[in-house]
Amino acid sequence: MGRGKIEIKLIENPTNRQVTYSKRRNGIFKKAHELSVLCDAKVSLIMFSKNNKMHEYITPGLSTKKIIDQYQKTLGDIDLWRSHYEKMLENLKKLKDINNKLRRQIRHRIGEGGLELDDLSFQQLRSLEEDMVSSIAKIRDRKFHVIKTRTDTCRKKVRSLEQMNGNLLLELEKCVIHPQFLFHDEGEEESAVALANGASTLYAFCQHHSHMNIPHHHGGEGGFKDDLRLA
Amino acid sequence: MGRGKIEIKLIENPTNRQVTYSKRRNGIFKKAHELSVLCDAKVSLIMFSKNNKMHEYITPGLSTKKIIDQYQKTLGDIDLWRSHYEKMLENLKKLKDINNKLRRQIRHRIGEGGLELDDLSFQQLRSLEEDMVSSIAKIRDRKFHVIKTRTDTCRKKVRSLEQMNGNLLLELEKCVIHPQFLFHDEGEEESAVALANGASTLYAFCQHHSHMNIPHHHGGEGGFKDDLRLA
DNA sequence: AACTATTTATAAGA
DNA sequence: TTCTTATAAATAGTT
Repeated sequence: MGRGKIEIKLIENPTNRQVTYSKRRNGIFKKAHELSVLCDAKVSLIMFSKNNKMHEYITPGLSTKKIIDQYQKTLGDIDLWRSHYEKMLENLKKLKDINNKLRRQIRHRIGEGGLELDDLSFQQLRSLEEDMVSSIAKIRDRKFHVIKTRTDTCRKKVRSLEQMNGNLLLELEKCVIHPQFLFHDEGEEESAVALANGASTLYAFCQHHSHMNIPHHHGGEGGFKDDLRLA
Repeated sequence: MGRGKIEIKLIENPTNRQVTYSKRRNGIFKKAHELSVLCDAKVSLIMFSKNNKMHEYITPGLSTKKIIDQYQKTLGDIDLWRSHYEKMLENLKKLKDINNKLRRQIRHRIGEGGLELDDLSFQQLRSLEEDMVSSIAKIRDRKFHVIKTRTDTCRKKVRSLEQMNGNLLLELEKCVIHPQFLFHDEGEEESAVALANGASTLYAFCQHHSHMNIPHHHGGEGGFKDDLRLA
């Protein structure tokens, strides 16, 4: 902005340079001040000319020392935050590594694709096989234990139901052979109601267990497998 | 500089203020950079917006720390220079005070104007008078000493001149009565030249002393008095 | 330091 | 935030 356009590069002529320095210095100081006022900003502007003459602008009501203090505090805070951030990045990397190792192990055990097993030596494969065999043994043990427990529980239920059934049949026979005893007195009436309630309670019990205690295998395990592959 | 002219005062609308802050901040940074390049200046520009967001510009190749160090060194130097300057000012003040006291003393002793003596009590005036009387006595002693010395010197000179005169007269008589002795030999010739030289030397000696040893009282002392009053 | 033809910055609007 | 554009402001070259 002037009579001619100038390139932004060192002005070789020292006189010209000094004149331009003075003019532009004033320009910048003016703009710094305007910014201070217009936007209520804190501005510190320090400059040294080529011959080390110092000039400074500072927002009125402040001292350069205050600005410098705030500057250093801000930098300190940034450093603290950065070091915290960097620690988190490190942790993240470690966790990812562990994750990858775990995923590979799982793929090996699944025996998924030839590609996954190609990394392993014969020895590794043998030891993997052994591991898996002993794992399978453990799993079978557990399976038999679960089945046994469930079977026992079931047997107990059957036995108790058979007994209840027997009782009900006995009561029923009494009613058919001696109908005159029906609604004999208040005591008998209450007894009948009690039996009816017992039956419905038993039914509800069975419904409840069929819903909650029999595992559903297709949904949950499939989802888990997918998660591992995508993580 | 824009679609309209704006007053340089706080922009109340926060959005507007923020926009202006951004735009002008960039403007100043650009100008700071241009100054760095055009004039090979070292520039540090730190600013905090109203909500304490920090932004800084620093001449490429420098660090803000370096600029701050140079700034503080420069300030330190200024402080050193200032303390030196302030010591000089103090000295100057002391000397002026002493000067004033001396000038007053001198005025009292001169007895200049009724105004100057009005500050003094009767006792002070009596003691001043005594001082001056004893000073006058000393001055008189000195004066008599000087006069005596000068008189003695003068007498010696007169005696020596009278003797010389006598000698010259004797020589002259010899010439007039026995002209045949004139230029008798080389020895006599040299002697005459020696006598002539002696006379001119004496003349020069008297001239010299009349210029240097007789004080001129109107110029020098008057000048001194004036200086004291004006200082 | 003052002047002024130009360039540059930017306020307002989108 | 970014772009546009009319206008204000800065300044390069000159006196």
